[in-house]
Amino acid sequence: MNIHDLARHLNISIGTVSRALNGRADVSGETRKRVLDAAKRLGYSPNQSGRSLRRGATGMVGFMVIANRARALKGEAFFMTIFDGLQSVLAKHSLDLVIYYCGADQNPETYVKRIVQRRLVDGLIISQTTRIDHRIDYLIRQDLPFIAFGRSRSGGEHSWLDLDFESVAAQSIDHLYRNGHRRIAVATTSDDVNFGQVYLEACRAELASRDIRLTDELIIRGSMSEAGGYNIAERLLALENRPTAVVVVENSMAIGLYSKLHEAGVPPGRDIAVVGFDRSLTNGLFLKPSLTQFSLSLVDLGCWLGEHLLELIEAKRKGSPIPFARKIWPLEMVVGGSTMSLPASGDADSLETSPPEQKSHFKLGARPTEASV
Amino acid sequence: MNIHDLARHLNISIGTVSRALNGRADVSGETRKRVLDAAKRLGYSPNQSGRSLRRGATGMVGFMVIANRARALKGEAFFMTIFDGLQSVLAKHSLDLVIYYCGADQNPETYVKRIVQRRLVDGLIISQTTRIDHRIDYLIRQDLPFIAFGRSRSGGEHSWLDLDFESVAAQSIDHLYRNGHRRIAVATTSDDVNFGQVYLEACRAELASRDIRLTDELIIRGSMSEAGGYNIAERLLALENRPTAVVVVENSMAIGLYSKLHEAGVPPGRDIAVVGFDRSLTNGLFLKPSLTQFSLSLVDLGCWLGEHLLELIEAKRKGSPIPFARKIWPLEMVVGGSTMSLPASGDADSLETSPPEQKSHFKLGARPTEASV
DNA sequence: TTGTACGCGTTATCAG
DNA sequence: CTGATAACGCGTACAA
Repeated sequence: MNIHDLARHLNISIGTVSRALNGRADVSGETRKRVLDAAKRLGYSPNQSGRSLRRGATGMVGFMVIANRARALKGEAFFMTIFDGLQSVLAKHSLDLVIYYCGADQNPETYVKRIVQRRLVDGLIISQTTRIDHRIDYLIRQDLPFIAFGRSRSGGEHSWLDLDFESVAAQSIDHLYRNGHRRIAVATTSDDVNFGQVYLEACRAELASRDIRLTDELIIRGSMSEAGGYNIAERLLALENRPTAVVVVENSMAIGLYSKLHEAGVPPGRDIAVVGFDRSLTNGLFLKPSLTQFSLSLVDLGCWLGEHLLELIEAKRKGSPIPFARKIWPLEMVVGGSTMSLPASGDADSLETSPPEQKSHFKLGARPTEASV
Repeated sequence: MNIHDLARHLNISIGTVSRALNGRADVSGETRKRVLDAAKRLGYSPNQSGRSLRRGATGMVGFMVIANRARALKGEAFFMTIFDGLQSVLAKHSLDLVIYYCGADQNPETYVKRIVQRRLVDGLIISQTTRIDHRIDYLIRQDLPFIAFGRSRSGGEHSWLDLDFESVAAQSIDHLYRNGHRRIAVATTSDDVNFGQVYLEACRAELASRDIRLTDELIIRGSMSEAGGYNIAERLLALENRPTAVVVVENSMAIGLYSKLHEAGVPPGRDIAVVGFDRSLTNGLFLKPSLTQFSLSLVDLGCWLGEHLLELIEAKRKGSPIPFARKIWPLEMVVGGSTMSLPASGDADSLETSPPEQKSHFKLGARPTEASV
């Protein structure tokens, strides 16, 4: 079933069929109706290859995901929620979202080159950026509209979006500092993905601004998983001068951390304060004690990606200057029981603030309900 | 940069370029080398639309994922691991994997029709099947090779793969029964996705074979999330005659369940036994107490999908009869602390087995290590 | 071994 | 308003 069959069936020319189907003005109302009816009845839709070839555009937007990199963002609850926002924006402009999955045995740079050179998409979003990401260097030299989800040191002028790790670090450290914590460990990822490093440096800076030096022994790396968190806790507990608090870059790691701390008789929230991160994969509100964590709107984030990518595509189409954008996405702290305790030792020498229970400037985790998630 | 440009650059015809690039025999070694070198140097790869149009095949395999349906399988750790296996098999045959994301505001049936009619892929895998799934009815009438990941009542002869819910139910109920549990609740999903129902019925049958009737009050439904599990626990605790054990169809629900049980002073593993499900999203090994759960090889599952889809595609190409397949995927129980306790009441009247500590026919969860995950 | 020419299915141009 | 026809980029049958 192609356009010729449909035209023959209706005893009109393929040109008219095409015009009717594509909503062009110069076709009579009656003819249009006949064509549309017949198309629906016979289950015809245009062959995408033919259409793309002729139009020079595929009507598709790609989102590239890499296997095994940053399992951090390992929830579909993460990416899928973003896809939802993204897709809803693209759909309004008749663009389809397709996800390109770069397998563990494939080279991300080679992969992205093929996507570009084969002209598979009209726009592309790449995720899980590394500090030096050759995909970005390559894409900048092409004329394909793209957005990097994640900062990178690579490339020059290009559009990117990233989570506000600096704000997360600031809110976390501030919260812990006000509660009297002075010896704070940072649990981050051993992956080469950029955000682990960004987060670590943000924490270091926040601590430094309070005259606390983040020593190497307090930087503990592990894989983005429960097992990684468990392993981190083991090394944390082995330290001679044990920290009174730890910030963790991903919530599933917090589960493993909790596990080991409970086993060791050093319960989180009592003997050691714990701050988590994004709740989209594991909602730390349901851990015991509930995990202080951050929330963000991933749907809105997806919408932003869609809207900006549309701008880029539109600008390219019209030949106008490219409206590059850089966006830092906000996250809001939700305080849980894991940071309610004060440090046990005399560390809290300069405790100048009120006890945490009275801190109303933080959003407290509400009682869990079905509707709240 | 298209094939004409490349041919002109080399002072040869496009036909020769095409043959060289596609590894045909009838081209001299020297010419082939020149073409391949130039293609690499100039960054040329064939336009996919032109190639697809000419070949009548896209070289792509689609995997359709639906938003908000069965958040059960909500881990990338779930789908992504499958993609890994699938992609590795497809790559050997020069097929690309693309994921089609059907948004929450899109109709899955309409979505799949477009994929088919526009000839976007040479083969398709659909996931998250419902009991009555019109996608299957539709696909059976088309000539596109496809596999349904998930059983369904829809359609006639077609290939599908599903997890062995019957075996999970059998292992779970058997384990609990041997430990003396007689009053067992089933926590399943309120989604319309098929497996919640399949799992429930499998549990019902297993209980029935032991002369236990699964009453309605012991069937508790909730959303596939921590909040859903929390909610289920609330209703569980409100029952007059409280069950001594509960089986849960998804692990993140177990987190919420644990949370409420701890709050209520009815700790899991002591006052109530809990059995989880697949560990790919949340590894219950790191909960306290560790969750009795099931493991399976999702990479192998993905490989099976790839291999069978290749068979289907190949059969279609050769015009040979379609080698439909039905596959039930095995899961293996890993016993954790959540089912170590015996029921407190006199319920265990007919306890005829040895205490659980001595049951060596079950695989016990090993000490958590980084390597073990 | 290589070059030429056709057609895959579609949309756009242009003449009627 | 409609029909005929060219062109998009490629692969391949056939001729050289």
